[in-house]
Amino acid sequence: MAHTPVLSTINDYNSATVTPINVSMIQETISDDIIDKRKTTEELSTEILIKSENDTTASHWIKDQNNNNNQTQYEQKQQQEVERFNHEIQDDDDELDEKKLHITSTTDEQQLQVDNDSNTNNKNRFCSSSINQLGGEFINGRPLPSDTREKIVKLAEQGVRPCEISRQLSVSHGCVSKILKRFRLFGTTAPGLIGGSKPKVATPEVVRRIREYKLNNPQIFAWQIRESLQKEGICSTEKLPSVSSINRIVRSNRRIVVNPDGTINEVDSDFDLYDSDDENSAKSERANASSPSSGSVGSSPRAGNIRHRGDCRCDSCVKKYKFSPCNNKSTNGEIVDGIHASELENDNKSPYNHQLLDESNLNSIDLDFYSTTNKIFENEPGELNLKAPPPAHCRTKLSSIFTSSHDHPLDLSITTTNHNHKQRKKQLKHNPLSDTFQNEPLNLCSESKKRPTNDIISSPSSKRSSTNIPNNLTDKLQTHLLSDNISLHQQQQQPPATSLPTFLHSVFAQNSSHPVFLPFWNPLLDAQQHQQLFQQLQQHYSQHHHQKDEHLFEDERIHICLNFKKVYFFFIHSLSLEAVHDMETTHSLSLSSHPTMLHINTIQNSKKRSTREILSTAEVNNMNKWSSQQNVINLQQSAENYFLNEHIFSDLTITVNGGRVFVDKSLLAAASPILQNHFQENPSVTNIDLIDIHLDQMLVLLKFLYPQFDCTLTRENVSFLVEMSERFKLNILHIMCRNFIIYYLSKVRGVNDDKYLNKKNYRQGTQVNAQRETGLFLSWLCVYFDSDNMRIIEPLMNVIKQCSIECLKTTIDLNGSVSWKMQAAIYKARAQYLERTFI
DNA sequence: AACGTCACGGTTGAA
DNA sequence: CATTCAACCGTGACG
Repeated sequence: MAHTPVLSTINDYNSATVTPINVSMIQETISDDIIDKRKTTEELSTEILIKSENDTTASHWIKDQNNNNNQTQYEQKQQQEVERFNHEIQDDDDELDEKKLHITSTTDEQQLQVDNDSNTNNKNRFCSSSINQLGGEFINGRPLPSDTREKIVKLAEQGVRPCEISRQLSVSHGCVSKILKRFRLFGTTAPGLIGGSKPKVATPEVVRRIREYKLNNPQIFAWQIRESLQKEGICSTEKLPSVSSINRIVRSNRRIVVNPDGTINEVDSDFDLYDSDDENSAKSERANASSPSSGSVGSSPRAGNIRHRGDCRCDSCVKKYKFSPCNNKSTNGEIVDGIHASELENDNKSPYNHQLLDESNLNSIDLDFYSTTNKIFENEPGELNLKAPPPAHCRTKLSSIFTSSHDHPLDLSITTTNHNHKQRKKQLKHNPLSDTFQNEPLNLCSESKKRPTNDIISSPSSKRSSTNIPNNLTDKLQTHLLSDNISLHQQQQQPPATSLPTFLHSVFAQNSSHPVFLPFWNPLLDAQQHQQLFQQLQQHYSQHHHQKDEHLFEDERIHICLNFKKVYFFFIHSLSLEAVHDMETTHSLSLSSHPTMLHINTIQNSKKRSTREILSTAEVNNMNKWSSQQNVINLQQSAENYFLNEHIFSDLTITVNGGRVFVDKSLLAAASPILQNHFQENPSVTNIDLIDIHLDQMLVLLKFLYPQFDCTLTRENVSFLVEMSERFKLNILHIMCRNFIIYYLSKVRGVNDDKYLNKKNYRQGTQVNAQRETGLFLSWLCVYFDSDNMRIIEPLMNVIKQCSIECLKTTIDLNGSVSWKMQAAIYKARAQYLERTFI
């Protein structure tokens, strides 16, 4: 909180409300100003902002800086703020006066851009914002600023619970819930497109025909067109456009042309309305220009034609609505980029970023996690060009969420659609990239408000199920695994197929550039399905094994291990892993939304928990390889017996610390490209030494690799397993471990070691004992620190930074593998945490 | 306590 | 050009 405050009199809402500056803000400002010993006049004049980074609305305050073009309004507002400022802090010292002068003087120095848009951009200037129960500021009827929306999603991705997000950002939990739901469904944080209505009669087809008539016969009258439309049966009598409508369509020259490169050209218009022909792109574009969440770049300026409404500043409107007269003349039309420009400017010039580094004693070390993290979500200038609307949620890349997504508010209106929710979901499921879907508006309005439409039949259950659209992994894998429209459920009712299961053919048909191990256990299948699959494979094998045609299996890329009388299968399938990766990177929501990736055994005993409970090992939800302990296929046997004794097909021994284990080369090779290479290079090898690994640890790893054994990730073994996954490139294991850690961290609400702990912040949730857990967290951080995986580093740091310095120091001393870089990063994070929380 | 839903009072903008 | 109205918004109560 000790970062240079910036003074802003504007907020991000299109409506530039007279936002009250609260006392604490001012106080922060003053104290910071004093502490900071004076920013230069230039700095202040360029900033005109007051806000700290901790204030969630900071950036949206900043964003509209350049958008407020009406100098008079601006000055008035500034004046109001200054007056308020003066009033509230009149007891302060001379430095304050100096600052006040600063602010007033900078007002005059502002190079305010003014253009025809000024009226538009100053909409609702006089609307008052409200404060919700949590103390958050909002404007009734208007969307939250885009950065707040993004923050909500970002926090949710980090595993922060919605209620926590709600408190943190001072946004109602209903709103958080809604935004997250929309993000899950549509992959965007953008608000919907507000206002307007779909053409009731001037449908795209009608508009096209009208234009055709006019093109073919420029002299044609509107009433003639109208008659022709009726004659040709293009419109029914009741839906025949009026002459004025036709005239409007004819007069409307405006075209939104989306070029192949994604840029948008707009042909001048003599009319403010958009062609219905270009309904979707036009509406999107229009919204883009007007939406607070998207007033960004690449959008075309609004036409100079201002509709005379309550927010208009023309003389008549000013008279009518008793607004003060507008003295401004438009000067240029470049305002559209204003938001972007200010954002960039802020990014570049904001003292906050620099100060982060400057304030730290470690400023010489380039280890700013926060800036690094932010970069993940930052838009590169080049990316800010208008892009095609975001595809369906399952294809959404993280980067696009914060670029194109919110550039295009959702059009959720209903009139142009002929599909109901289910159909839409179906379409989304089957072809997420379908043009039809992209162009088709979505409708989220409540049933009761919907215009009665025969097409739209929605039951509460379907509404409910709308949140359960399968995630990308499920989608992609199911498509492949359940090819030929044969679901496993159907297969269960049929006698087991005697040929190779059809889905395997489909799987093998995919080109695989590199073999990747995916155990017979598949996260998408439940135990019963596993059983089914197993039986099919067993049957297949029993039919073919007598042929002794090993190549058959090689070709089918099934590796078969014979173990006594049982047959175990696992297949190599790179597609699955790609799908997993795809899902991981594109759909990085909280772990709880990854039910197919990992089964999380929920705590059976759901007794009410104490709010200051210590997180115990037993309570950490373990992640089990099998979906249900009760339904595990009956393949269990003692792993110790199996691996410690030579078995018929074991062709390799591994010498580990404490003994040796008997394993199968083929399985290990399939699991690990490292081992595969090793075996290829040394075909005759019968023993390898891995004496740095303890026997118990090796058994855990082998239990994961072998399909017949159960392996549960726990806080104790996850560190070792993640290390092994790195070492032997066991990707699935790596992902599972990472998810476990993220999940584990998401359970941690506070660290109770901290003597400065602000109990209010952690009145809910689980607390961990820092003394006990810090070592664990540090060991995890050691594993991930050098990677760029901020998704795990960030939550780790978020927890670690809550541990006291003494505790951190002790643990770091004990753990010899903590690099100096890591130490620096940890101490820095701690310092920033303390600074923000308690100063 | 957490969270999904929805009525409500509001804004918006095409028709 | 004023009005209408269906879309959207976030809040906050409810279950």
